[in-house]
Amino acid sequence: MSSTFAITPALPGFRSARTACAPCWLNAQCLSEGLSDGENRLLARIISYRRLARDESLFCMEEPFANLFVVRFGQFKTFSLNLSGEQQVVGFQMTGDMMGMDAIGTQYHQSAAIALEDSEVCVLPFARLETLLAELPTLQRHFHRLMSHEINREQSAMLSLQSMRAEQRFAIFLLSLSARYAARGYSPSRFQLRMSRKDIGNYLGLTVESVSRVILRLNQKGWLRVVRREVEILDFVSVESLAKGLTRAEAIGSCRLQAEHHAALAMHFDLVSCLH
Amino acid sequence: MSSTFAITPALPGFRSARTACAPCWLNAQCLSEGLSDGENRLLARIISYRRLARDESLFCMEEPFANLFVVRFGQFKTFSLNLSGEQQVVGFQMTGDMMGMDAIGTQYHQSAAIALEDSEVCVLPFARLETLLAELPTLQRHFHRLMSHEINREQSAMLSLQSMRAEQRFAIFLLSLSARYAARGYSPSRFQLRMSRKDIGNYLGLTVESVSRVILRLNQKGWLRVVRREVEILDFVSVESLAKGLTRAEAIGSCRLQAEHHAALAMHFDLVSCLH
DNA sequence: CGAGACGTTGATAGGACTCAAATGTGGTGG
DNA sequence: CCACCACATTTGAGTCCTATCAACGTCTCG
Repeated sequence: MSSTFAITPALPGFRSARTACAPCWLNAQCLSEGLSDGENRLLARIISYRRLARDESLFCMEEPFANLFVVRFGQFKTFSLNLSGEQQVVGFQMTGDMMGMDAIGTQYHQSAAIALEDSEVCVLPFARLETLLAELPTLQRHFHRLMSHEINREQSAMLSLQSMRAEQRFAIFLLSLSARYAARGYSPSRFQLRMSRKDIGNYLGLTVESVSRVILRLNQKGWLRVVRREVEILDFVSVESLAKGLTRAEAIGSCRLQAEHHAALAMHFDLVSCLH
Repeated sequence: MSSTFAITPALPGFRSARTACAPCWLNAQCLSEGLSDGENRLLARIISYRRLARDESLFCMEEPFANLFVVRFGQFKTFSLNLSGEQQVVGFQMTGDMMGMDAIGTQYHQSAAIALEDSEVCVLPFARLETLLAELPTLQRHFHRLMSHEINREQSAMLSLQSMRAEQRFAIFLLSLSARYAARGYSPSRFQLRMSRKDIGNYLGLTVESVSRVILRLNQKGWLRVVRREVEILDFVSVESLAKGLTRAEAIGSCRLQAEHHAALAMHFDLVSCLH
């Protein structure tokens, strides 16, 4: 039932084994990154794990805040309620992504998280983590970095979507997923959408019908091959230029000057990696 | 040149004097909230201040990260670049709001900040602040709360805007400003817009023309009186129901039957908890 | 006063939503 | 195994909203 894309252990940033933490494949976002063995053991002491079946809820809105969570495997969607009381998808979390940080301020969860597939998370009791942060400067620095990234994720992705056309929004969404899969050792061009069209639409501010039609158009153009929830990106150049709001001709034109091309690519990946 | 709405010192959450920090009118977001005098002195030791004229830049994109900033008075806009390289307004900061947190992760500013009027900020050297956080648990807790709030700010406001009509977006924006002025002791119904229509449009994902037309319509309905950048909210009920996506009739109707009104309110909050 | 930025107003076209219906899909129980 | 249902997704037709383009008023500042 789950897809079977192979992990590529050769990618940098991956560790094949972990001494203290249970073995897992988290990326550089993992809190234990850069800790000594001793520090790692201290961290491991407060961590536990939890498995969730598909559609199971990890935490609910307004639930008292106790733990932060890091995805070990699987995927989640987080959502809150807008002013009208309707569900608003806030993000999709995959391996290494942290959830629950929006609850630190109020001590109550401001959003809910549901597993999109069978998943497992690290459970980090925040009170104990906070104590540990004061003792381990490396950990503290890493934690602040994580929160900062979370702030950037919202900013860069969400705000700019507003002024964009449906195709452009979807292109950005797809490339973001692609980059995140790539960063985790999966194929950037072939992957599965774990979320429904409805969730995608909700996240992007489009109706289900619009999402469906956008996919149809991009399929017809030959840039994508999307069958049900299987995605294959056939023409990265075109999809990227669409995301940037350029026509394909403009994108090709800008590629002619090598320097500009590399600058553009670097910018793209910098921005994308900020989206996690 | 700056507006002269009177501060209301009677509002709770305000302190009339500060022992260590230079006297200022920050709200509960201020980092020094709840610190003892001794702790406050430690914090004050690393703080300096900086004045900026209107249109002056506080920090630029890609500038190396060194300091966090808290607005003491005045207002700022922060903006980044979207994938197309165009300016994207990320937020408007007023007294007590912190800026620069998005740079912690990468050590380079991901956005730029410009003063919308003559302003002053607290300058917090992050390296020294981080050391202090480990020593002062109260300060640490407060800092994490601040970052968490920043994460929420993006989520709640921005994501839900996407699926909304122009009038609804503007209503939410206006009510958000109103609430923020109120929290700082200013009138919630009369205030000045410190940002241009262009910036508002950029922030809300609308064109200048649309912003102008929305304001015109709300003026004609008698809900607002907006003259240039002076705003007066005349009918809060209507504006709020617009923000919630209800017609005024629906809002009034739901108020008529007390039970129903409370049921509606309760439903809203139940949904929050019921949605798994 | 004049230049330029800012803001408003009008006409038009196109894109996305809405409503409606058909089709595909997975899960359940007989 | 199949019938059946609930749900997800697609497709179509029509309408409304907002972007676009263009022109004009207004304010600011040198």
